[in-house]
Amino acid sequence: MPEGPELHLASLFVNRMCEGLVFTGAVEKSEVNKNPEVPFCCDAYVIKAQSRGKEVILTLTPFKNDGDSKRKVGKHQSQHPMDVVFRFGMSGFFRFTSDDDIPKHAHLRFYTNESPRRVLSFEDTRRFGSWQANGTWQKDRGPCVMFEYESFRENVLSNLSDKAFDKPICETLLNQKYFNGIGNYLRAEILFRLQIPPFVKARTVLEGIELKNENKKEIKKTTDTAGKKGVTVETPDLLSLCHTVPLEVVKLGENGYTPAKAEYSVLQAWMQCYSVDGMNSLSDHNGRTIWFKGDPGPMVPKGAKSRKIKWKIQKDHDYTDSKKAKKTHTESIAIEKPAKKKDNIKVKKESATSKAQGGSKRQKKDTKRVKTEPADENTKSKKQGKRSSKVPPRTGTNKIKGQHVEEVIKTKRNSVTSKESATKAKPQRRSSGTRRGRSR
DNA sequence: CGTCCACGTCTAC
DNA sequence: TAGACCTGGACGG
Repeated sequence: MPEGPELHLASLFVNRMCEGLVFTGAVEKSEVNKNPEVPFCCDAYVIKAQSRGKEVILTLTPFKNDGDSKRKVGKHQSQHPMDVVFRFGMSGFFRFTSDDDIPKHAHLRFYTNESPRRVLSFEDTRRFGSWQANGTWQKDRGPCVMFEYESFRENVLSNLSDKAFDKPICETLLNQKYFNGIGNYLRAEILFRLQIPPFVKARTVLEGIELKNENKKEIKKTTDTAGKKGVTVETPDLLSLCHTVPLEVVKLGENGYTPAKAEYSVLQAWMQCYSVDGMNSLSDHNGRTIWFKGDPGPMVPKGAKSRKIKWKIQKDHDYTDSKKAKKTHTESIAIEKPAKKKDNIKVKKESATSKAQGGSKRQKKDTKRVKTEPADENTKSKKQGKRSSKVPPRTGTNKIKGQHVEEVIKTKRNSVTSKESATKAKPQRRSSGTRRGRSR
């Protein structure tokens, strides 16, 4: 889940879980992970987190016992605070567990000084994540779209001559030099809100914004604590949505959505476009799937189209009937030269007429298979067998659909159980989103 | 069992 | 602009 909102939620999680706790000893790294060791060791230290775009910094600060300076300065005791910067890759997140419950892919671990000690772990299944001790916010990453909005906006609008804006808007949105925090699902959701074709040149889209906003005020934060209908906001532009849309996800988190707890279903229920049945999708020039509705725009990668809308129905909690025969749906969408100007473009989904011409171009995959496998050693003797991918039948509450979601979210705003439950979220795909435009 | 796909960078022809 | 880097879930045969 790691896009800007998840990174921020991760920092909130760390601060909440570690508040008042004292950590001790060395920071442990798993053997398999190739990231550098974190040379920090201290009898007593505290942990604080902060985020910026798609990075999180953990600050480890030696804790001095007030009153008498009882703390003996050990051999290699760290005396000064250390910042460790994290990037989450495709699967990183923080988790706080008991010592006996350290997850399989916990690659960096911080231990509390409690009796049965507990552990803050950086978990990262795919190991694309990275960290750097004594690190700083990565140079070349722009201001955070969520919490440095003014400078983010300035950074984009004052650099439109950069060739980064020669690309299709959907690709430029992933450029962290200008859109620090935006990732694959956010770009789809943002463009969808304004119905901007993903393959329109970025500069074209942004130049318009610059003009329109010359004298306008920014969008007011919707600070709706009671869901008022106030919302008297002028039409948001693309840059303001790069700010507000991620903040909507942060809000989901404040109301219960916890990336680390696999409550991905809440996020999925929020998504209006990304991976949603009925939407179109194509591979961009970098091989990343862009989801959108309607016209793809003129700069579509030639040759390869790509489509494939598949949706899985939740397996568990079924209605026993086996009529859910329709499992996967794959439809081809022929991109018929959108260069036709506006001609017709009926939106409402292409009719998948003839198949795409030739184009058997093998799409770039995630890589080849290299037969090697160090396999994460289970640091520490792990007893627990697998949790079985079985998902407890659930008491039907997990419907999550339409406004029911609103209730679920509101309802579970209370505690956040420190124990990490082992139940995995069931994969699920909305069968039909029939509820659009329920804006707040 | 094999193929495809995944919320992201990195760096090397 | 291709790979590389990884694990694992869904799906197809």
